[in-house]
Amino acid sequence: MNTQFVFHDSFVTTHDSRAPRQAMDWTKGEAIWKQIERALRDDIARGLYKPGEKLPTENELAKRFDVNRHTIRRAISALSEANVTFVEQGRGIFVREQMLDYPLGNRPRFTQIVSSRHRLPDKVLLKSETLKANRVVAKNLALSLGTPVIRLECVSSVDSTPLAHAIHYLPATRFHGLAELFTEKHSLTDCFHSYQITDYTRKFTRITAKMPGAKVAQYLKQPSNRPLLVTENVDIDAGGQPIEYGITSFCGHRVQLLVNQGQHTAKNG
Amino acid sequence: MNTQFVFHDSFVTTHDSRAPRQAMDWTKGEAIWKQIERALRDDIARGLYKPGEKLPTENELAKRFDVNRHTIRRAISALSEANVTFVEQGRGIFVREQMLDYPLGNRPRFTQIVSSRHRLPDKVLLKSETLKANRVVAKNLALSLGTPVIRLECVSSVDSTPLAHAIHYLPATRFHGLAELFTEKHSLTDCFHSYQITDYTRKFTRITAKMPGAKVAQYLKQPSNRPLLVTENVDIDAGGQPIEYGITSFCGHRVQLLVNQGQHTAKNG
DNA sequence: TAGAATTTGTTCGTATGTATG
DNA sequence: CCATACATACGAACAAATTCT
Repeated sequence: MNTQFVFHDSFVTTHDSRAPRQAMDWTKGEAIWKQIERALRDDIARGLYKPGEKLPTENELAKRFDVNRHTIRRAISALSEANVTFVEQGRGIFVREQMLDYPLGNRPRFTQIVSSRHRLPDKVLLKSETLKANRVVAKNLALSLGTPVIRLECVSSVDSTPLAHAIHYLPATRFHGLAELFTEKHSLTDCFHSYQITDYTRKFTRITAKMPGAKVAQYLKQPSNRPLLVTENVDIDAGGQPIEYGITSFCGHRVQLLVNQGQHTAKNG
Repeated sequence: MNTQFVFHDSFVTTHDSRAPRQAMDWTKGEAIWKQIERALRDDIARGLYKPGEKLPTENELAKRFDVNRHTIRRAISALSEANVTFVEQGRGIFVREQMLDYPLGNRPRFTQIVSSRHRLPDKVLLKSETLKANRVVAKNLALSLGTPVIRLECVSSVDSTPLAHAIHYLPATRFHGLAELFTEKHSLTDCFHSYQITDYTRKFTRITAKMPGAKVAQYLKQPSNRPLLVTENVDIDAGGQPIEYGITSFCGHRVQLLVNQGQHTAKNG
């Protein structure tokens, strides 16, 4: 292949002109890749490249700084190490988005948590059905095998971009007509109020990492090579009765689950 | 680089003779794929295929059960759904390894937690160095910028297979000679005893999912397309002074972090 | 759905500067 | 002054993943 180096400083069209080619005068004594790392870090901090956005390609950066591609790669490697960027083969280099802190306290409430961070929550129902509890569901909800349970499949969003895919199991007899109610309320906590449950707490949370299946990746509108943070939980009412067993798959890149052992008070207003 | 399991039972070369071709007599009324699912589940439960091992290829299984490959795929799909197996395109079908439950209480102690589960912990030091605290490290350890800190890079193993890669930062002045001590003790908790720290607690834990870099994947001896469960934590001594800031990357397939809100007592002996 | 183009990942080889002994 | 080791930097070619047509 014949890569032609043609520079048209004046009537360039397809070129990212935000940071034009510039002959940097390298400071002696410090490695060039380190100076590039700092330059890019500053660009990102100044907002020249915004969270979630793609950086120029390695080749473009190599041209801009007038160095070899390896030198750029060394700088990007350092930035990715420091969690400022992340790289996806065949796609590009991306600025890491600010993560949503999601505290896993005694009373995790999606809608409330997100709102308290001045961001816009939403939770839509994809599918609802009533079926018989299998071994796992029955055990977690303390029901006998085969008891009818409601299964809700939802996608939770923050600021109109999907954040998590959730499956909720609830005892069907206790929560008759829940699905209809949920399509109205968009929040489990709100639904519970209609069933005289004013408070409920988390019994346990189990956390793992997994790769998404094709469907979930689509729901979350993310490439299928980005990991999920999967939590499994049981919530109980004031009397200790299990009311919900849930499996939630968060976009690994967009949340940070917080387990605050030190501070016993929740600071969500 | 490619660890292969080679069986020399007799003079079989390419064939897995553990479960030879057998004409199953299918029970009527139950889908064949369900019967195959149960058969495979039993094989796994009996230990014919061990955790982490590769199952025969879909074609081989199709021969063994004398059905079409699609039927096998339906069965495997169910098994993977139930978290008994998992599939990696181009590599094969694997038996999911038993997950280690790792409770994130107020006093998480790797060595202790693993031992209490009757499994063999180990933690080896890859590298140690003393350097000046950057912004993040300084903030987490409540030091001023540039204060010397010790950086330990370790790999934690359970039953001789790597489970996690950890980076620990500690104030250098307080823990003089820590690296040498650690190579001896293989446990931070044990080291702390030598510095008159008899108890310390977790201030917070932050949890995310990430893909591993090439190096970490190698340390953990896992393909680089399996996700990591990354925790960031600060531990404090009895007086509330930060003594350690750590970043731990667990193999996502091998651990399950437990956040037990319900039970306030730790049950580690 | 097949192939071309784009973009990152890997591995050669070469050369230079710096610190060590 | 020389030998060695190490980090840095450049160049070329190819592999692998993704996107576009």
